[in-house]
Amino acid sequence: MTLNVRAEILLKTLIERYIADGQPVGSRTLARQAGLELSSATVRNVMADLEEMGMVRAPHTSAGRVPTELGYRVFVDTLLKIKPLNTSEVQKLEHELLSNQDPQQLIENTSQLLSEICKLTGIVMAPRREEQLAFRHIDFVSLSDRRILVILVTQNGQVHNRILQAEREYSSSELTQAANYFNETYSGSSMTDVRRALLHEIQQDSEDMQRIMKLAVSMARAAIDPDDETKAKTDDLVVSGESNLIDIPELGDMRKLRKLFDAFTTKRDLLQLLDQSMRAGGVKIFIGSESGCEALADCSLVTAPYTVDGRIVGTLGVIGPTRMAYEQVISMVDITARLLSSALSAGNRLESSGR
Amino acid sequence: MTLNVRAEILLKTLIERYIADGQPVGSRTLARQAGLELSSATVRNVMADLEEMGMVRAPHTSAGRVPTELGYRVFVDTLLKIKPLNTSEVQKLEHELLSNQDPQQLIENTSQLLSEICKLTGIVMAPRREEQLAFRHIDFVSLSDRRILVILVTQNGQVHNRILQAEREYSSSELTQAANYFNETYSGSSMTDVRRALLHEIQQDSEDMQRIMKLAVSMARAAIDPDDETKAKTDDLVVSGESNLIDIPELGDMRKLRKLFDAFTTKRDLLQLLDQSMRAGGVKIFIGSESGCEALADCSLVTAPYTVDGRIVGTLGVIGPTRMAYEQVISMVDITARLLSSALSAGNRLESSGR
DNA sequence: CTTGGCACTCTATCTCAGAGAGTGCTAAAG
DNA sequence: CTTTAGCACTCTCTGAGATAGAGTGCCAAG
Repeated sequence: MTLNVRAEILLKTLIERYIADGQPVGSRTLARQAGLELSSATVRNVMADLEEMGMVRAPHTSAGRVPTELGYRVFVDTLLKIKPLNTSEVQKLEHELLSNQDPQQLIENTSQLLSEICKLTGIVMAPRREEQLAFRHIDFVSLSDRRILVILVTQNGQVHNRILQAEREYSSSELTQAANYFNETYSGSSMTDVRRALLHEIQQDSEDMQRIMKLAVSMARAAIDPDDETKAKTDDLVVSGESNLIDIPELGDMRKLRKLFDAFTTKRDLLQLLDQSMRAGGVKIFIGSESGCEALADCSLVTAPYTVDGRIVGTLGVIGPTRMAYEQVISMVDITARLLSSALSAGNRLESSGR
Repeated sequence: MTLNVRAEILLKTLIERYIADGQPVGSRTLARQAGLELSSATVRNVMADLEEMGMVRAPHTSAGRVPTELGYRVFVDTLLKIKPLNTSEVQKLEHELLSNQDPQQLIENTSQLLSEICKLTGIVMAPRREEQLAFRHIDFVSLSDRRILVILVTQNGQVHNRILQAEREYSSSELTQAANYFNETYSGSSMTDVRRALLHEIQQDSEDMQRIMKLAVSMARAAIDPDDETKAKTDDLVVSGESNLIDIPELGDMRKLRKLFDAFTTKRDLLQLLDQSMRAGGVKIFIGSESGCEALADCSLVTAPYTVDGRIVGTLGVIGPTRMAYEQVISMVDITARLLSSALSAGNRLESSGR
């Protein structure tokens, strides 16, 4: 299944042409376009070979050829040359992402920028593995009755809040005192350490304090543990620019479109995919059924992990039709992941890393 | 333009039939369906009258009649009898909405429930006019450099947070001290009072404190003033179940669908509409072009304001095709608004109010 | 191995005719 | 004056050819 040079050039030309205008490409067009001095008949012979190898197929006898998933695969793996992004767009990106903003806002902006520039759907998975993130600040606010609002801030400035039902009412001074104690004692420690220390303290402290400790522990778990709360699960993924997919002719089928949008709402499958692509460093591409997700049948997903202080903490990417402009999208995703990494890391230094 | 009883019955029957199956209704069908002992010829005469009055129209010469916007208007204003909701659905609603949750979460759940039960798109505008809401708690957390995270909790438990750039670095004890002072002094006062008091204090306090005060003031404005921040504007509206609109045949046109989804993303027009319907108490219905919003051309919007402790603070509603099951949707929106009101009000008592 | 030529296939589009649905009008009946 | 039956008319929808166009596969010659 190795291709000779000519077949490669023709496949590449065919895919580029098909990506550009969405029409099956005939031998005549291809012969002219490819820049090789070949007749259409010769091209037809090559196409027959490519078809046998499963790289292209003909929608019907008298149509031209379109790439198959395998064809795209070969294209992105070996034929495609990354197109550097338009400089002004890079600058826009830098400007938008490297300005001061809180992490949640930053994640949302990133997703939106991805979608706007690619004219597709952008997705960003919020940082995971915050277990290892340091605790910075906690606060308890008494609401009505026994409801206590717990606000927890992690090292990167992300704010989590949740309401807990207490067993008795607490005065605000009690709560303030507890919060101050926490902040003085544990600020800067890692979440896991805080949790461990709390569990230890519970066993020897006064009864009143115990209760608050317990609250804090359960709060810490709720805010941090991704498996503990559905809220955390779905809030972890930001999807933007869904409507960009409506125009796309391949998805013109309402059923497909519906499935896709439902997947955006559910988020479960997407999160799983992104989680999966988090392990591999660098840009990763799922073409059509490769994603294993039915809703993404005619779509491709281009992802890249991003880091905080060198450690991979999340993934971002772009979803579009299988027939998408991979060259631009890949570099877009790549650069965005890097910019987001430096925006999230202390000091805003731009990291360099291979794709 | 007054209708006699027979015309009313026929119009009502026609619209109900059309809502049910989306096909133009012919005189034969209508004569049988209406329960009046009339021939199709008589019905045809009435239809000609209704057409002249602009209540119905025929897509073409030999099709039946479909309602016009005016027809729908008359229908919802005078002909429709509200259908009480399925009891089990009401219970589900009550159960979901009256359980303890923080306001933001509650708003999102409400929107989702609206969309799920109506199988349309649910929208909820987050509480406005929080100027009048009492201040409950503030907190300052120092992030890197001079960035200070300000967390502000309003009386209803809503958490706002924002990052501010300070002129110098503050130690955490300074910040804690400032926060404690704030919370002790102002907790329970109205936002406007807090702001006023702060402005006053600034003029006599020490210089260090001044700076923090200023921060707090600007924070308070940023978190509260709806015109001050774009974030506040767009975060104010929660839209759910957009994908329910994909299946709807009237919106099968990709252009229309695209416009609609873009409107959901932009939110501006929707917010304006909801704001407008906030003034009128009770359920309000915008049919087709009545909304004045191009994207909603073939849609209707059913809204109802909700209250906190008796004061109207926001609006919620449902967006669907003009041909929607108004009876169910109206009562759904009505009951949801009431349930949300009591869920947001202290003590969770169910209020009664006319529609 | 490449190329020109040719028969063949499949789609897309147009037209045409017939069936079906529903109307408007008229004239007669209540 | 209202209602009804009857009838001609209009419009859409569907399926059947017919035709043009695009592109292929294969063969035989270069």
